[in-house]
Amino acid sequence: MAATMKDIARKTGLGLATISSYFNGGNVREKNRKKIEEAIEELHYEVNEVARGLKTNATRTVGVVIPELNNTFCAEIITEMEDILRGHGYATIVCDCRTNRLLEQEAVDFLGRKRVDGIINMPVDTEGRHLRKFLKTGKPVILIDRKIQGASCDSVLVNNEKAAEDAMGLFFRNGHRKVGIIGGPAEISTAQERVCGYQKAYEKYGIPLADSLICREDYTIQGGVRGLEKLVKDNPDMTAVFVTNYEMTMGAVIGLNELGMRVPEEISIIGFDNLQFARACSPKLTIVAQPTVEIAREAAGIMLKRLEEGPEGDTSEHLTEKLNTEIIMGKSIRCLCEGQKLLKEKKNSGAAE
Amino acid sequence: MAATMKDIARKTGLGLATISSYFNGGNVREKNRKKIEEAIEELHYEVNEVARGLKTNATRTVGVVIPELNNTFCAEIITEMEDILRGHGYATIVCDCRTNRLLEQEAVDFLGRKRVDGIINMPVDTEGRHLRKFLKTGKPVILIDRKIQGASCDSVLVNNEKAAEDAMGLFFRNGHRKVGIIGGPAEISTAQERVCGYQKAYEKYGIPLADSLICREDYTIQGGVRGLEKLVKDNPDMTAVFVTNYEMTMGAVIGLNELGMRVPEEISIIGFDNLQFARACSPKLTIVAQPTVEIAREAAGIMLKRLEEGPEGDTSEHLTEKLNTEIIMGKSIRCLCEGQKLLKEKKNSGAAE
DNA sequence: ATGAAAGCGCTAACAA
DNA sequence: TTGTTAGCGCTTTCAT
Repeated sequence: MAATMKDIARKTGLGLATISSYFNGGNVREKNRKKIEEAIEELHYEVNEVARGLKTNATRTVGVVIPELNNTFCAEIITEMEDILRGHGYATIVCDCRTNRLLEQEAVDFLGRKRVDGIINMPVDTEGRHLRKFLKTGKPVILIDRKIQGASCDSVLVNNEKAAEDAMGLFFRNGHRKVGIIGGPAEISTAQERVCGYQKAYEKYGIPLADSLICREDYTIQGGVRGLEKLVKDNPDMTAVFVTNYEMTMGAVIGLNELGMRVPEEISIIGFDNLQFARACSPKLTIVAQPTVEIAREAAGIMLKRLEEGPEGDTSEHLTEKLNTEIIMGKSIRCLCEGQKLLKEKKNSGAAE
Repeated sequence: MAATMKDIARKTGLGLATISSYFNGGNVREKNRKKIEEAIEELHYEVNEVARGLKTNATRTVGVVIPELNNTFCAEIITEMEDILRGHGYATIVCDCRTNRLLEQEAVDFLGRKRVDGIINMPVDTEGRHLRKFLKTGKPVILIDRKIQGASCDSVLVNNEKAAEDAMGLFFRNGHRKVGIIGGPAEISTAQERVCGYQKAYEKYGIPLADSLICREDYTIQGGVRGLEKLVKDNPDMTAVFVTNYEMTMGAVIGLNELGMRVPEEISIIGFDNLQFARACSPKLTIVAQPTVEIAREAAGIMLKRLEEGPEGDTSEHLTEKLNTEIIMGKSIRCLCEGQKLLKEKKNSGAAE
């Protein structure tokens, strides 16, 4: 069996309280501090966090519930969060709910039973029912990527509307007028916002928008393939397509390959997420990149803050961070403008063709 | 505060032991069972696993230490393992050590302090020093993907040598003779085995192998780019290249794009892992696919078995599973054979062109 | 600064 | 079958 504080107490002749105090930053006489440290060394003592957790009613563990670990966007965020949390002594229990509301509910309940100190969640259930019970414990919940109306928790989101508007602006400035979109599921907030930004951009530029250019899929690779095929079939005059998440971007690229369509000669494309995949495409894809590292840092930071302030901090308002995306230029957008304008674009962005 | 067993005891008028017995599958009189269940319902009682853990010296938590979460191969495995473990009541604490020995050591120690019941590890330190201390506790460690000589733990590996031999056989049968390899770091067992299989295939087919065709990189995307550029530069007569992990495969594809080389006309390629990426490439990549789901299931299964049998089971030998890979045919291999043979190949595999 | 002692919520040995 | 009790390893009053 591992050594306990009792063993140290016996070995040093000190009381339990002194040892405990030593481990919790209390004042211990220099002489005793040395004795304790020797005993620790000798007995290979390590604090038992389980026992400590029972006493302090805290496990120094946070739960993370996401729709799909096997998804670069999620994986990138988790890697970074886990790193930060571990650096502060918190373990991260990851639960992948496979984009399934039921499993998400189970995962949250599971984490509740495991007595995690808080939960970071990229929600599948957009009503947030799965969180109700956990929230009653007064422990913090941080939502990432997708918002839940009226949920009493902090959120770290992305400015999706602007992201879509920016992407569309880029197409329009390159002379495109018939731009299709492969949007996500209507119930997911990010999908709503991205489609909304797409529509707003059309309005802003005063360009008429045909319904057939809007296609909604399910954020999966297969969805991307289907969406692309449908858009191409229904819109012979379409010159470009905007794909609104990574999986569907990959799907669209697969679809393009399988249809044998040349990018950007026959069709231009702006994808979403995963710079490395974009680089691996030929020609290199222009994409909307989300600030995954920042999302992770914000979420972890807020979590640590909430954990630190304890249940009292609750009186304060709940935070909602909104981070910006960035367009990474590739060569997947054809410029349909006359020579004059082409030169101008080139000077500005350096890669828009 | 949450309800405790004491509350239930008070409410039902029963003793603590009876309640505990109820939760641990003991025999409880039907009448009392009902009373307990009512009380649970009313008080929203849930077993406190922290307290239970303190008593039983088990946290029902397993740690997973991997080099990089943001890596499809790892992510796929973890998703599946986590799912299985959670189904059995075990939480999974994931630690990403960013391919860094020091961080790996810290992660294992961290998990030790968190008192996890076992560790599943895809090791970075190939000597296994980081596991020594944890192993002393008698708790199980399952190694995945990479072996450690002389480590006293179970391993779930892949038959990498055969994987490489198979891939090379495919090239050779298609008439290739100058096939380069982008291998991984010499200290990682999978990299050794893959390069070894590559060399054995050359021997088996009696084809001379030039040193310049072997190139070792670091399993990263950039490594793949570098490796490809180097091979192409040093071997003007090379007709094909075998890339030995996913990141480097992506890198090689990037390199090919950036050099403007056409696949398979100018160069043939077999990559590794990630079917979806392979599909997204144009032309579709032929790849060696590892059985990620099976690896996960084996590892989780062995872990559950070890956890169940407790420290006594140790007398038995340590298991070493070795799983097989599979070649997924794409269109990235050019056939250099005469008409006769070409037809034959086509009939056999259906896609080797 | 240090020690004694109570108790966090549970399990398990023992007695009834 | 059920109740009583000790104790898992720690933190935290409260004295000293």
